[in-house]
Amino acid sequence: MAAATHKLIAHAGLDAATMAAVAREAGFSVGTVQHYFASKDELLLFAYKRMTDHQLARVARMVAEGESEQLPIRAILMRCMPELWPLDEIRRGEYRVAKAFHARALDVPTVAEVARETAAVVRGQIARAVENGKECGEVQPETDAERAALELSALIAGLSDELYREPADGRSGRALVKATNAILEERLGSYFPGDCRHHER
Amino acid sequence: MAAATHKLIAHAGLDAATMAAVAREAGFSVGTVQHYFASKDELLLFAYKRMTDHQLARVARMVAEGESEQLPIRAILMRCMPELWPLDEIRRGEYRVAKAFHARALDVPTVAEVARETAAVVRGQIARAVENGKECGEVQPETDAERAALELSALIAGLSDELYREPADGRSGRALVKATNAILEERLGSYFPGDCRHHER
DNA sequence: CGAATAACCATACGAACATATGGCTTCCTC
DNA sequence: GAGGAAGCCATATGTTCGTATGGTTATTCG
Repeated sequence: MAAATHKLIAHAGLDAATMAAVAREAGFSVGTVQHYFASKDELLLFAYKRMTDHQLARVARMVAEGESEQLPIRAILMRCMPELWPLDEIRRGEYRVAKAFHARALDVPTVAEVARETAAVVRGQIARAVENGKECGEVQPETDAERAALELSALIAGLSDELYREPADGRSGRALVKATNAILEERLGSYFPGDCRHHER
Repeated sequence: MAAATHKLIAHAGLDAATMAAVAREAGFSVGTVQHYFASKDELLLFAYKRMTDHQLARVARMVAEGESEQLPIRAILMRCMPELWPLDEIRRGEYRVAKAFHARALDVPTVAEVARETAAVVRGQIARAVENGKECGEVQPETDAERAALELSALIAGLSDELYREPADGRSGRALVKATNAILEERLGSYFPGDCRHHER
């Protein structure tokens, strides 16, 4: 049911995710959906939280992969951060769902809490990466990790909007992807100017 | 009527802006609102465009003021860019309206067009500022103005979200405002490292 | 003047939706 | 094997909303 809800919102917006539509999409009756979710709010919140959990899990998996490959932290971040960008149809769908709920979060505190926490996790992970970078010499010791994380997470979110407007399969879309990658590379370079001590030879 | 629509959306979200509520808030009957707007979509689009026009006009006025004061371009940008941040109740209301319409833009092309154009104007103005900065020596000639504008506009938008979550009157809110200003200052400093030639003595 | 145009209103209509109700099956458990 | 919980469904109910309709008053202009 949560998957059906996600699909409907991604395809036609929050208003399209009526109880009847969700039931039909999931192959159940309206009554059955009601059996599992006491209210529509509950259903929507569950579907939203499910999506953010999936996203964070994907990022965590990519971090783990990068660590097992002994990549420098900067390279790991360079891989992970575009994971939240709307570069293919799946992630464009997630972008649409996320934006729909961000609007809903303005009026529904429970949704705002999920959005707030998701953002906090992302920012926290970046901040931790910067701190780790100090220990291994990639980051200068006087860098403010919280501030760096704030700028980097804001940058990702802001660039997402631009990327969504210009689908990545067009000519100008590909140029935009190159530009956003270059920006991210440059900014990571300014926060991670050094080489990892553990990779020295 | 547009003002009433704005007030309702800012205060309680898009769903609260029903024809009846708008009419009541504006002091008219439903029929009169219908007399001026052929459909609800038209009313909403008009109210949205009105808001973005106001915002862009405010920024343009601040740019003109800065120019008449002969400020360096970097200082003008440092003044203008936080104009779009939700730092007081008026701009928090505009933020809420903008976010509501951003979600709507995902499904309504006419709204998407307004959002797209507004973003393009902001990015274009920043790009022009960077180009001007090259001419007067504030910006290094090899800087890519479009890319700089892309990063700066994304940064503003992304930081808006963080600022909204933490109202500026709290203790942590004030700390966040300081942090965002510092980030903006630093980033403008990296794109505008030089002094304006016209201010040399 | 007089007619057309614009401003304005009250109310009716019909569609869409969330939720409530009551009932039917299936499967476990004591 | 009786009882009850869980899974599932069709339909009723009441609300909300956008829009349509028909009308009244004021203003403009030939």
